[in-house]
Amino acid sequence: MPELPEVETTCRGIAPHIIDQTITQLIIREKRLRWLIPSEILVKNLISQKVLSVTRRAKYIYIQVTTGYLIIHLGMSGTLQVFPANIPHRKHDHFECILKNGKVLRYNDPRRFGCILWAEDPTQLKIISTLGIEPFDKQFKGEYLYQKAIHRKISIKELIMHNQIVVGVGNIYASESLFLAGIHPLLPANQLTLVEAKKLCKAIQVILEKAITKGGTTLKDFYQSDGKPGYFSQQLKVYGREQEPCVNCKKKIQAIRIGQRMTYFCPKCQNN
DNA sequence: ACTGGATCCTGATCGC
DNA sequence: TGCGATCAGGATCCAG
Repeated sequence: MPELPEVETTCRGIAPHIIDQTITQLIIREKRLRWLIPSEILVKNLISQKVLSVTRRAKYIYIQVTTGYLIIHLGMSGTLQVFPANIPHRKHDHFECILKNGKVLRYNDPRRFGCILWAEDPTQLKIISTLGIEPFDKQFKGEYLYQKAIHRKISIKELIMHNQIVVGVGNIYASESLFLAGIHPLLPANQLTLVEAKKLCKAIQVILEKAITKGGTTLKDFYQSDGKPGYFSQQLKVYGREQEPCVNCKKKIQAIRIGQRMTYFCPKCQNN
């Protein structure tokens, strides 16, 4: 799935094609996503509206019109791309906005773990209001993470993937950030020192920023809005590299399962 | 309040 | 080549 860099890449990719464009028609082929697509509300609010902005909060994409926001989450396997409207749709193109300029914004999601919602004010939605801070927020600092970690027994890897703490850190970037910070993924959160917390915050920001500049990470099915894959996969130091030599110390990268998710780390460089 | 586990769904891959 | 089992980038909900 798209983690934060993939979502950011998607926003940047579609924005120039849809901002200031008028939505003329919606096509909803499959409304059964994580939650049912609110078809009638979308039609009522989006038709004849001009797109004002494309932004995101956590991994939720906000497409703003005058009366509110179309909110799209890509789940594990979703993509959002702009095509000329005459290009035939593909399998799993569940939702699309036809634009006056002859283009179409298409949402494709084989696993249907994503969602499409409407909100006049997204901050009123429960799924949005419970979100933690953005990793690039000024407040996301060592002190913040340290305070959040101090009473928790879960592993540090699970903690940073928790979106009530910090948003946007998914399974790939969690492993990569911990490697960069030199912290073992199984370290109990309440044993994280302030120094380590600072290092980890910085690492998360560095990794996410780098991934954004590379257009995200394509493992299988993520594509940027122009159809190209993301190139950050070439920069992955531990994720998916089980038994391969560590780029720093040559020791073999280990794979373990933490909370049902595969986790990769170097047993020497992350040995606390 | 926290924690671990189950759950939604399709498609790719692997072992037999 | 075919089949079943397993795994995948997320996040919510529930029982304990």
